Amino acid sequence: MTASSRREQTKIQNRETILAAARQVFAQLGFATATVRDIIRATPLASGTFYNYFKSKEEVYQALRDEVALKVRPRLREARRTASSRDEFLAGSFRAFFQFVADNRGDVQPVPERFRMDSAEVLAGFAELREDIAAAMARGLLPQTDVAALGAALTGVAFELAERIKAGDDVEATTQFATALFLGGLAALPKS
Amino acid sequence: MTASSRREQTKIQNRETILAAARQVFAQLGFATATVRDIIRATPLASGTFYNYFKSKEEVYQALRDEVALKVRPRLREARRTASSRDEFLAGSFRAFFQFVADNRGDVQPVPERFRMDSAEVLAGFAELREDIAAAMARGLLPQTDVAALGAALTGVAFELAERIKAGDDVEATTQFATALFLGGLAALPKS
Amino acid sequence: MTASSRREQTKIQNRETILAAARQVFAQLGFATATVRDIIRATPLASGTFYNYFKSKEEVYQALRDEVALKVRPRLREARRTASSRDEFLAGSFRAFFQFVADNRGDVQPVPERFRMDSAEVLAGFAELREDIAAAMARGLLPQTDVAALGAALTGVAFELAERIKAGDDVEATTQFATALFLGGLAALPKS
Amino acid sequence: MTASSRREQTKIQNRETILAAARQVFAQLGFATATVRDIIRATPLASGTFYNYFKSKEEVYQALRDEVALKVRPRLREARRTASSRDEFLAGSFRAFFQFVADNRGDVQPVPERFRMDSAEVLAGFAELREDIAAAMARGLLPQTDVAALGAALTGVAFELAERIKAGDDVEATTQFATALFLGGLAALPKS
DNA sequence: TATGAATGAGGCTTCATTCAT
DNA sequence: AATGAATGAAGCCTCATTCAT
Repeated sequence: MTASSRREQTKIQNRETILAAARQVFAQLGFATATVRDIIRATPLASGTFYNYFKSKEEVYQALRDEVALKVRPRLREARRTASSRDEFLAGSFRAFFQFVADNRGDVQPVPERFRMDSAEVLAGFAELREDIAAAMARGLLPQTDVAALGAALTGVAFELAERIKAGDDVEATTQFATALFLGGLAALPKS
Repeated sequence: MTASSRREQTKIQNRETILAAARQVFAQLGFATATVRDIIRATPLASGTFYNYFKSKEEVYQALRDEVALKVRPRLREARRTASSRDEFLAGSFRAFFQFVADNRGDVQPVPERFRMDSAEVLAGFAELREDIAAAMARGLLPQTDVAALGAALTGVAFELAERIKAGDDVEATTQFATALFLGGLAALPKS
Repeated sequence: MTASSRREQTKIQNRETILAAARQVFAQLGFATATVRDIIRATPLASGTFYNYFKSKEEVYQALRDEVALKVRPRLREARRTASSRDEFLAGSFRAFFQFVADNRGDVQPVPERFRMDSAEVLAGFAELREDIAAAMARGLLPQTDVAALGAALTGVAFELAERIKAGDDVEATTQFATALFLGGLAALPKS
Repeated sequence: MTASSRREQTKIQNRETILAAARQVFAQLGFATATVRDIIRATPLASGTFYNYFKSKEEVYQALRDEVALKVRPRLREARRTASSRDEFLAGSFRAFFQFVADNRGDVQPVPERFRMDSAEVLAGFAELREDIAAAMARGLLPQTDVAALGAALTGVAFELAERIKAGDDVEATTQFATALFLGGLAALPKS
């Protein structure tokens, strides 16, 4: 390993250290209450070092959201694009999402506060969902209806049920519930 | 008007002044960014006066949430309890909720941040929903299924579509969409 | 009882109420920490009412000191003036002082802070002591020496031993100790 | 001088700057009236800097008391331990104390308020006094009597006469007075 | 006289950020 | 690049006091 790559390593590691600390701090204090100081204190690093990596609390928060978005988005895309039936489309993407949430239950927020600041990556995720819905409609997998409304409905159900997953609900049962709801519901929608 | 009632009036008015200012400030800056000072500054009152009414930014926020919850909850209850069919149950409560959101479009947050801190009144609203769902199941209006999951699904769809209402969507069309989705979806749910 | 005298009564009573509250508050919080608000809160009275009786925390504190000074001073004077021997002069006044302290042990300060702001009445007490010492020297009860220094020595011993009385020491034994110390000490002082 | 020691130097200097300012402010305003702001204002430092060194007004006050205690205690110990006679024990320690007070007359409080908050170091000083008294009794330098009471009496006389030293009294004359008082007094104490 | 809400000065403290080392 | 003390703006909040009722 060269000197320069070792330095690169340290940089990557410091960034990770900060992100890990931030994850923990936001979970414990909530976004509104947490401060940059809190994050630094949860780190072996010096305060000045923080600013070599992030400009503010907001930026770390967004990096955290992006990290999540970038991890879960490909799985959701994959599930939606490879689906060959309406059932697969729905069940596949709900399952992928709920499974991801279940796998990260460790990060559970002790703060009963829900804060969401949609970063570019997250917004891109919603855009992808709408794209995939439109594509699925074109493929005949989904009925022709208001894409944005359907996207919102899927998102709302997914996020609210995700809260229940965090609280301990079963991934498979929840997937079945959500899938059945939309399978029946989509069939009943008026043609748009 | 008696002396005592004049004072009472002032107190009620001051409280309202602060709440109105807070509503505006939270909308403009978001909860995380807003400070007590910002709220006071949006008021003709002295800084100390704020603390005669609320202990903190959190407390005003909760009062605001409670105010909303107390206004909308009776309408939702009414709609759910007087429903004599599944269609009425769903359409009635979606319409009541979306209409309320539309009527208060002025308060919309220009901040692309979604912050939610559930106060007692809000949590009570969710509890009421689950109660009414269970009662409707007993009356045969809704199929026997997981009450909490159904409550979460309804909530998720309602809140996400409400965002679209805020953005200008039509109340009636959105109500029809959500209602159709759940009418079809509920019929398809496996018996639990 | 006439209306006017009834009003007088209330005034006296309110003053006492405030003083009693102040005594307790100073004991619990110390002078530096205690605030006028704290005193008012320990009272059934309204904040404005306080200012009908005292101008500030300092003024209440002085009133409290004065109250004590006015109670103990006559006893000390009496003991010193009626003494017909050196022994009586010393033992009489030490005993009077220690007994007073013991009788008021209930007011003990949980604050291990000693704050003293000598009010006019208190300073007058020290002046009286010096007067009485000078008079006793004239009567031959005390040896000719530096009046101020002797006053200071008596005061110092009295106050420090008073702390021990508050902590539970016996009045009579302490009186014997202090008296013996000064009886012997005075005899040994060089003539001034 | 290394980089690290330069920083260390600044830190030590800042601490001294704050302590000096506090000494002056307490002398001018008294402990009760002085505020942290007053101390900061008497300094070229920024407000936040104060908090890098002390948590509160109380903490600076204690540091000040400790500083004094740590300076005077060794001198008193030395005087008491090396004494080979009762006279030396008394005169030596009174002189050391009064001399110290005289040397620091500049710090005198113009406030006629006496505030005392015994820090650990100060309490340790009193404990040392009692230790040394007991040891002197064992060596036969002092008569067997109540150690705590004798300690209190010595302390009381020393502190009250110190006030007179601050006001300008002569160190040697005051030492002679106090010493004579105790030499005579101790001889007269009943054996305990 | 008593009341108690309103006032706003001002104390306390933390914070994000800089910058010399 | 890392450090961590210094900075001072600015938030938080309490306080003494006033004054309309």
